[in-house]
Amino acid sequence: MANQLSRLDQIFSALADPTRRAIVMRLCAGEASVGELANPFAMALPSFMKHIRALETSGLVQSEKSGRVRTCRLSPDALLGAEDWFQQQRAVWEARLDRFEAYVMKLKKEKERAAAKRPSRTTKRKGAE
Amino acid sequence: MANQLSRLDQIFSALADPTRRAIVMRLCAGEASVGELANPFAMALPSFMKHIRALETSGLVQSEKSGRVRTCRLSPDALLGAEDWFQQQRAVWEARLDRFEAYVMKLKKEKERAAAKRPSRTTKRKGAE
DNA sequence: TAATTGGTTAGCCATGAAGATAACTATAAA
DNA sequence: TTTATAGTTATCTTCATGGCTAACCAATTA
Repeated sequence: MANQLSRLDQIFSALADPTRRAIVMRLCAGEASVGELANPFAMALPSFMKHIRALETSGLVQSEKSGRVRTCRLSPDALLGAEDWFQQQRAVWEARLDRFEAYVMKLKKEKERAAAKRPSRTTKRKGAE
Repeated sequence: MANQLSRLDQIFSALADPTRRAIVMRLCAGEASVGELANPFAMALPSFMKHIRALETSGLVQSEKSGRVRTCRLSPDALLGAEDWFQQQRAVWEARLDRFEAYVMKLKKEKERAAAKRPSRTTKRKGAE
């Protein structure tokens, strides 16, 4: 019955929030407790914890509690999933550009060939502007 | 008064939706009309148009209308912003790993120096493999 | 043992996002 | 000139999100 979000959905929507991006950025520099993480933000703890939870269910962040303090760290291969997606898109995109370039080249060659056969036409386009 | 979302917010939340990601993927392969784009989706047109709008205000997609058909294309440097963000995070992350490795190396050296002063201990350590 | 600290649970509210339908506009085709 | 196509606008419903407070553990510290 649950909505079964895909991993990418969760990662991207986790990163869509500036607070959560800031947390990720902070955690890139090393692990930290919830309290430390929450400190810079003018936000009630329970609200803040929701962000942590969102990051955790997206798989970007892991945490573990020892005593009464919960320590958070970035999941090692966390950002890879999203980064891969970009690279795949870029691959398709660049393949298309290559094909487009090839196409343009072909057009150009055809034009040149045509020009060789009808030099008068190519040298001067009639009064069109 | 408006909420003034950052560009990254918009890009990531645009990409957080599977429909919109599919649109982006499709557009990587070349431009298309709204109708063509909407075709594969079982969704009313007005709903679909909202997705196009979201992609457009995020800057990922551009479109222009000629006659009665609106043609959409991926903005050339669209995905770059987001990709950059990942790369910056990775840079910080990797710097930290380097520092961590340096730290481990330092510990190791200190241990070795200590071992040199108390050789009896080191020999034992060897056997402990 | 009492007080503090660090998080957690539960529940409330306002806003926004994702979908739908219905009715409309403007261009193209018959 | 009618009809069909391709979007657009307006409005409604539902559900998710992001924030809050209040009350509640469970470890530390005094």
